[in-house]
Amino acid sequence: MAADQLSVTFAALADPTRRAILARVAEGEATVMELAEPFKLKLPTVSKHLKVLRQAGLVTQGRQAQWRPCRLEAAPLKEVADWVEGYRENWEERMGQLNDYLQELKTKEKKHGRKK
Amino acid sequence: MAADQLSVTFAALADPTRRAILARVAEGEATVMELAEPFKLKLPTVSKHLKVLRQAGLVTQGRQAQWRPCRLEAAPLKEVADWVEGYRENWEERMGQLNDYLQELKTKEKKHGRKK
DNA sequence: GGGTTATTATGCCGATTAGCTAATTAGCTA
DNA sequence: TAGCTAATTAGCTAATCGGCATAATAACCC
Repeated sequence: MAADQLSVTFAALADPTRRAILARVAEGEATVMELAEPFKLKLPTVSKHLKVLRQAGLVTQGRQAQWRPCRLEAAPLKEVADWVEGYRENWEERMGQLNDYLQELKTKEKKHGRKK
Repeated sequence: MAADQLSVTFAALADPTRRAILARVAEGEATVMELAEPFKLKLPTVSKHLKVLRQAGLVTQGRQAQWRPCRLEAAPLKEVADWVEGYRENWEERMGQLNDYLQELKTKEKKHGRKK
């Protein structure tokens, strides 16, 4: 896999389990066990997912006795947001065209209705 | 890889070559040859990248004689934007904290300066 | 039809990934 | 100290990925 930050972040996000973990962690710190609970996955598997997220800088883990609570680090998500923002005009143009089309349809329909 | 749209999109974006292709295509249609030109990659390799982008719905390819011009389809990017938007408050909170901290530093510095 | 050009398909390679089990580390507690 | 709990590491398998070279397909031109 490519080493640049954005690639690592996207790769980390390209897994529904990891996105679910992020969503859970966004609500507050959680231990690995708590994170594993909603999934049918074994602890080591979740631990591996966390490692991926950690390497992408999306979570950090602290230490409290034998627990390692996970915390969300949203900075890489800002990078993603900034990147995708560069394409906003592209999809808005499309949506605009769609709206224009719908508008056109509506106008035609009105005319049709009048005729009736 | 997971089959859901968002995962496929993120996976497609997790490669700098593919993101560069997207950036190029965003400026207007381009043939596979034109897309391959900036890279040191062979044509079949680029074609494979395009297949990934196509499967993610990020580009479509038309037909003009023996060329298959690529066009950007930004809809999946909107999905990404919507997804990441759900975390905006998370990083803004952080930025806010950072600003508060910097503010605090500045204040302290001022006090220090006064003493001098 | 035959030759040229653009593109995709196929198959190979080394590296990586997601899942598992078993073993190991780290810290608490009796 | 031993034993318990939480979490990670090590090692395995099957599947996937990104690169390549070669071969097949598709459309043009003569």
